[in-house]
Amino acid sequence: MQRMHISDFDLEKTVECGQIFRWEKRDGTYYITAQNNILLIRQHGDILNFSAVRGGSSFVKRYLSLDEDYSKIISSLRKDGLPEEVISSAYGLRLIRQDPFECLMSYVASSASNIPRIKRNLNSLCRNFGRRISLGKFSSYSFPGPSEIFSRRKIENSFRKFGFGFRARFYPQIVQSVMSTENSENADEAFKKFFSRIRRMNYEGAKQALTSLPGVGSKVADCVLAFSLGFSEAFPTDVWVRRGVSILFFNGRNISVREAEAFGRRRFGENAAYAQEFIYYWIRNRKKLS
DNA sequence: ACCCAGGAAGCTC
DNA sequence: GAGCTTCATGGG
Repeated sequence: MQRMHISDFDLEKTVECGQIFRWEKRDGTYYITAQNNILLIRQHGDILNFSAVRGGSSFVKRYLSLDEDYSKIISSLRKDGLPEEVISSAYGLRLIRQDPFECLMSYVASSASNIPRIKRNLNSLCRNFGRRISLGKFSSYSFPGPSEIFSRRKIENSFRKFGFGFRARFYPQIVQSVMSTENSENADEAFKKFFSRIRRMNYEGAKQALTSLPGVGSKVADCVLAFSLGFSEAFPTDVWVRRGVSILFFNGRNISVREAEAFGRRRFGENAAYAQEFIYYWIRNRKKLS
């Protein structure tokens, strides 16, 4: 078990706010499976105790965005008019830096679904196509890479068995599209090239590239951009964030998702992704808190 | 029985 | 663009 001093960080909020889906909490300790890694971690005040299959403290710092200047982000959000009630409720929440492929697969599954079901779907996918990995007594399944999923036949049928429903058809279409645009017969190489190309684009180009994929619209694209590709100016807007923006900034007026997204991006600029996570956390927990 | 769930796509207007 | 329906499936 390793040890790290941290400040301005809340592990519970960060893990449980819905950015990631593959985690469990046992006796106050979180077991997070990310790609082919397992991170065991718990927090006592400003101390983090953790252990990981691969990567030590450098992995944890990067994965949990502990290398960012939090007070700078907070003061910027405050200056841009994010209400104090929202800031204090979500304070300590940080963006998790996910693997782009895992993030894309996960959020394609999220459309018109709910978090418990998304978790079940992804766990089913990993149990069947991933590899068994373990850390001490805890064992889990890796998130399968592109070729571990797409070198099989009847991909759509498999995803239906895993409970993805109507979203199942998007998966074979996505790999076909990526392999075609990257001009590669190898799924691993195709996705690698695809994401590294997107990383070098500006926000508009990157979003265009992602939304050209089947099953990837504005919301899913923004999640992948914000949670895995470092585009902090993305403002992923779902029904919850739309509701939150409406209450906080439009006096409860019924605004569209598109309107709320444009507002969030204009208002919060390069910290839009943090603003979005704070608003999401606030709106989903405000009954609990008050 | 009905509605909604971290939406997207394919329509019509 | 905005407004509608459909797409599986599970839970309230």
